Amino acid sequence: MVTVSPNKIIRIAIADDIPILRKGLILLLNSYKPCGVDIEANNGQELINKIKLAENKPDICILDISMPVMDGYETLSVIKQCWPNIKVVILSVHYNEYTIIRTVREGASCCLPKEVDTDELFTAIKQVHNKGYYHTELVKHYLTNSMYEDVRKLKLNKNEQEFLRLCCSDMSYKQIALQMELSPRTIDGYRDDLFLKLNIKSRSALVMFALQTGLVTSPSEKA
Amino acid sequence: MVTVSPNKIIRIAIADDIPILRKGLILLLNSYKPCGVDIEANNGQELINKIKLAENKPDICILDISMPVMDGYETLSVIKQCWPNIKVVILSVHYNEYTIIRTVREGASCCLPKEVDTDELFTAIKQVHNKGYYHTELVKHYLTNSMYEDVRKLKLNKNEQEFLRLCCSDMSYKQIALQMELSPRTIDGYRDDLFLKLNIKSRSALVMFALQTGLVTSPSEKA
DNA sequence: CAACTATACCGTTAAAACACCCTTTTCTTT
DNA sequence: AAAGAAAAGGGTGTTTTAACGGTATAGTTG
Repeated sequence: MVTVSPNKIIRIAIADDIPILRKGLILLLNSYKPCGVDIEANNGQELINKIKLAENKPDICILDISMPVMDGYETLSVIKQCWPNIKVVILSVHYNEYTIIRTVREGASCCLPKEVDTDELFTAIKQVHNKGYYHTELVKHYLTNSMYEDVRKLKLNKNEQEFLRLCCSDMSYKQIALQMELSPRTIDGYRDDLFLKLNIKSRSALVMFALQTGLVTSPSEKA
Repeated sequence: MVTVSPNKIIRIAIADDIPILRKGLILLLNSYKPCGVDIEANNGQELINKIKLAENKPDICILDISMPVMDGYETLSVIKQCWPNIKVVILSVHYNEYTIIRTVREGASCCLPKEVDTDELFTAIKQVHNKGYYHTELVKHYLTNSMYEDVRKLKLNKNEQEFLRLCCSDMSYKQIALQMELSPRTIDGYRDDLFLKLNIKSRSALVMFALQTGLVTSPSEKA
């Protein structure tokens, strides 16, 4: 257990699949006195492995959302389960109601867009370390005023994820059903459920959602 | 006119709307001996203004694609018109056939994904400065083997851009027609044209295209 | 065991999307 | 002035999507 003192160094771990951003971020944070970056990883899985091996666990993890192997949503979930004391800061291009609500409700201490300026990032890290959280105006807004009532339903199961991925293509629902070896009616049900949960009315909006939340990244390969 | 010598410093200008990436990139490049970053900008318009005022023009501009005010596509076009000797390197998360073909045909010396590692970035910059270009395998592949025959048609006009933007929403084509104050038939034509040009068959794929190329970024505000 | 829940599945109807072939107007180019 | 390209509008028919209101089954849990 670590005693928090104003002059103590804040140990930081970073997971991001963009090396130039990661390297840049490390240089930036190390140049900021109270911070020291101990761990860097290219994706969530790698980060978790490195934390497991680390003698001194980091105080704060900075996570990107869309990463290969294990994305930020899942990584956050694992970290909060294994090491509830480690604070998590989400730093991602994905900055929308879904991402904010899902990550903050899952235990993220802070959710920032990559467009954040360096001063605000420093402020955020300091406040997360001292007070346990840093919420921007948009985060505060969604926390008090979100269309997502049932937060548990924000996590998609395997089939829903696969369906969403295949929606991001030229395939008709019939073709998606064929691909997933399910009845077209079942696919219909997945769609209706998602429309209801996400409060949208068209497949186009579903594609928007999938890409903007980072739940789908690559174009679905036509098998 | 500058004489190229192996030991000369390569003057660099950067336009990217993500400050932490920009700052990081500057630290990285400045730490690499032959490079010096003179100009940084938050978007294309700002970059162009700064180049206009600069006594010594940069050798290389590093451009992001999706930026506010003026995006990378347009910025590239202006730079090559005003200062044909300035080399342009596109460095963006958008790394697909459209982006590659459009930027390289427009005169970009290099097109890299943001996932590039730092060594390859250094190599690319050195080679762009010395040989005038640096093409990755994917860029080479698309240069010899692209589905886009008529490259002039890759630029979308104002109406097509607006149509594409409005496609990224819950609106039906009828509603889009209303919003744009055009006949539904005209909108139908826009769609058919784009389908033909881009070799796709559905609005979902259109939305994918719009977001993955950076031609549309923000969700279209429902007016 | 009964109640609940999640998952897969079904049918009908109306609206939207897509394909295909076509005309008119305007503006540019030769 | 004629030819040609570009932009807007059109008609018609098929396929796909979306909205609505359901059932059946397996697994979980009190």
